[in-house]
Amino acid sequence: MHGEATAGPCGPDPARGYVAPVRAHASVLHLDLDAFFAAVEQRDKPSLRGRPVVVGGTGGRGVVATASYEARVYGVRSAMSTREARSRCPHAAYLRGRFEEYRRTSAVVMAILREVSPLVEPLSLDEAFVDLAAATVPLPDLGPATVRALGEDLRARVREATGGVTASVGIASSKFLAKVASELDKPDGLVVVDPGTERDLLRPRHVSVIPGVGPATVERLRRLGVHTVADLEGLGADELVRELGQAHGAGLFRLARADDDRPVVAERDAKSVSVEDTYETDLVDRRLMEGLLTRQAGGVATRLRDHGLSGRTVSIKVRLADFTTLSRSATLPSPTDDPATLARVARGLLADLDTSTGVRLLGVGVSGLADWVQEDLFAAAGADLSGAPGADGTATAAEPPVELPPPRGAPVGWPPGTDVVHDVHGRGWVWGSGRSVVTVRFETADTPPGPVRSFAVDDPALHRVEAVSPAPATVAEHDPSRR
DNA sequence: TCTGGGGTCCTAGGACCC
DNA sequence: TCTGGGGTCCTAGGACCC
Repeated sequence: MHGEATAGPCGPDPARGYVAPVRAHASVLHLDLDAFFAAVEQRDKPSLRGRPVVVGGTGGRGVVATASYEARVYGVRSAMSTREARSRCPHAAYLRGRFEEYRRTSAVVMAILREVSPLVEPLSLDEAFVDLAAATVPLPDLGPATVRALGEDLRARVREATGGVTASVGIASSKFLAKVASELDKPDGLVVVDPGTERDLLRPRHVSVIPGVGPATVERLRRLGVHTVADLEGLGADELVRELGQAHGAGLFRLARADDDRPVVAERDAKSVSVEDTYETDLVDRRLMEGLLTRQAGGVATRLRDHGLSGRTVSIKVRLADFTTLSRSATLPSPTDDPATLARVARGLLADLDTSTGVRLLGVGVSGLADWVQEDLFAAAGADLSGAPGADGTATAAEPPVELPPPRGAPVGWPPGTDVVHDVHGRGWVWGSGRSVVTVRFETADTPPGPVRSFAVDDPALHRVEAVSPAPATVAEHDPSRR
């Protein structure tokens, strides 16, 4: 078993992954956009600039996806519950997020990176590795001064092209060190790790700098008296494997020594597609759950089809009221992208589970993906999935007439033609569109619909009101800082 | 009303095959 | 005469990442 990432079954292949020995030069660049979602919001809505902004779930069970640096001052962090964030920073703007816009801005950044090198490995919308050893225009050398200049140039181009979103960059002789380096001078910083100094950089730091070392591993290592990377170096490979398992243990042994030759790999294929939702109140009605799974299956099918994919293994995820999480899956004889088939299997899998204590989350996923779609005989036949576990016959061809709640984020229930807004504490709508006054009605999670209020456009209270529909242009119109 | 949503990778056990 | 292995596929759960 080779536990390290590989270039794929075909071995070294410049198009998919450049396999280098442990590098003598700092030729791996890691770029991380600073507080990305919040930064995009501040870019597009000048009234938010310099103010705390929190992007994430705004409902009672929401969590923070990104907090602007102004919000971090108050202790707001990613993954914190929004409830907690509100108590720490009540005056922040709480926004649900505009992922279409984040994707668009991310694509601009990734395109810039690909001008530098074809070997760009995005990790998420806001992060990527770039292999400078495979640069399109070969660098005169890969010395620290040269790569630093390239990194600074890249940061400037990203800021320019995104309308002011800043990036932090780390450059080092491996992915691991490049990523560590990009964290060192955040935000808006650049750190080059001189080859030969990697281990000195790591030794004094907490083990949690190592990717893959989360709360559970930190706790296990703590019991072994290991806190820093230097401590970790004291453990033998066999001891680590015994404590943490083969892959994780062997991987940590190497990373503790800055031994990381994982290649930068462009274009990794997706392995699964899923949709899941947490509900504001726990579900107890099985028919409602089936209806929600059916709708989620439709969402999965749409995304499969959008990408020309199909999959064989259908999974559901059920989180009970006490947060225990169950999963069930069934593998079909052939891949499908058919929403009715996915829904039928998903509902059948739910039938096996006891949900009497209430369900806070439901999800549907598909894995075992193929980039082709087989003519779906099962879907054509309508019902028979003989042999497929989890497919049960109780779901009739006619969908149960269950009334579903509106999809997450849908501006349902607002008078037609109004501009729906989100405010920090809930929802409201704006119907005045004049430049000097807007009229806002608030409906919050905690209170019934509030009174109608009119605001002068430059009223500071308006920074709480963020249009999510219909279009960003409308936002500018309501933006109090633009008159 | 503590604890999202999208993923990835790993482990362990059982079935099944040679 | 029990007591093999190796390999693959599948399932459920868990850790982790952004």
